[in-house]
Amino acid sequence: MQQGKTRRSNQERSDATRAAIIEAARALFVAKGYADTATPEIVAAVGLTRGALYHHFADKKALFRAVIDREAREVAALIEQSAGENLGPHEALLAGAAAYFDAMAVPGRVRLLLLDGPAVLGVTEMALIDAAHGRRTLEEGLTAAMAPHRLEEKAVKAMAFLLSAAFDRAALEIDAGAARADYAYAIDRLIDRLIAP
Amino acid sequence: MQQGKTRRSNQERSDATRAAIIEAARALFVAKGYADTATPEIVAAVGLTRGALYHHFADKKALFRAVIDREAREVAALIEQSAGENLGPHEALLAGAAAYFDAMAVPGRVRLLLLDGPAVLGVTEMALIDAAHGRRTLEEGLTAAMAPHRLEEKAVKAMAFLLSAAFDRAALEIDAGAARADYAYAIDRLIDRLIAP
DNA sequence: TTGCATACATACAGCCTGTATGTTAGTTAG
DNA sequence: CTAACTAACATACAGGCTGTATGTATGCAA
Repeated sequence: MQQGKTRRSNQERSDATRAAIIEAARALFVAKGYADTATPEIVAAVGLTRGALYHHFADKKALFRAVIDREAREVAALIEQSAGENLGPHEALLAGAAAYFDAMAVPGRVRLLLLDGPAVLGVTEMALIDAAHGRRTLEEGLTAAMAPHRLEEKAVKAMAFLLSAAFDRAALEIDAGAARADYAYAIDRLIDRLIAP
Repeated sequence: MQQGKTRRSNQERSDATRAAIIEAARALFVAKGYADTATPEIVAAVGLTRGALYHHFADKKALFRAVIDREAREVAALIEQSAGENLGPHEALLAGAAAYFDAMAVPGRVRLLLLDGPAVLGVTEMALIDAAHGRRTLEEGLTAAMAPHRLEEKAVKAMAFLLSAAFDRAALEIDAGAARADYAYAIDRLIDRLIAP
């Protein structure tokens, strides 16, 4: 087994370059947006050629999807982690909201998940992506908190959608420079009012 | 003054082709999205060449902006029109919500104003566009309806943002096939709870 | 009617995406 | 241990698109 330079298995190589491409792509997508980021730029940042990119990803959109998917997964992980302590339904919702804002404070996330994502992949696919990951948490939380209201399931579901839209808008505004405290307060008040008896 | 064919002033010609280009562009942007719509397609639909397009618009994005601007103006007009009757603050909000859903039911509007618009022009510019037109109505309505709550102005403003986000999400879901009744109910309930004493 | 500006058309340069085809290194069968 | 195969890339190429530069004809103004 010769060594010296870099003796790696194919699997390791593959994983490493895939990750490197995704990483570089994320940075550029964040800085310039999906449309204005060219594949030559991406691979140049990694020190590869476009051949490598198109070997690992079907096309530019597939690469974007990989970036989005990783991002959504991380957000979901942070939120679920916050729900770790067993709190009452109300406190759980508030904690989830705070965790969401924390997660979305990571630079670039707002643009990726709330702007370019829906436009490039479509709402349907984006809904699938974060339905699989994040939104179930909110829906379950709201269902628990609103149980006393005895609403139809689909009504609660709709309310959860609307609430998550409010979360997203708040994240967007905070990202655009608004004070987090203002929106955190508004969100908390919104939740309070929604689940109050 | 010879006639027969088409004797038009330069101004008329200009306005007509501008409108025709915007119209054709709108149809294609709706059908295929901004990125997947090529300028050759657009002008072909009108029976012109790209020279005409680039004579009237600085670039493709400027044409898109013109489309968006017209669309936003129409939505705002419909909403303000609905606020015509002098109702109480609560009823005015509900009427405004219904008018918004009506306005956004026009095919393509959701995609233009809520998906491609923010992604292509950026949130900042989109915010300017419909702050100039539509959102002031909602903000004033909510301010009036929540006056008894004696909130700070910035808190009300934040709530208005969140509420408009809920409107947008509802329009998105309805556009994607959800039942309007479900979301109309959820929105009404949301408004009720927000402004209830 | 002479001259300039406006409304377009045509032509061109550069870039980008996706695919097809090479080349090298790793993996596996005998 | 080596021959055959496959995976990981690099190189080369074909279309298509954007934006600009330039040409032409028509309206307009002096």
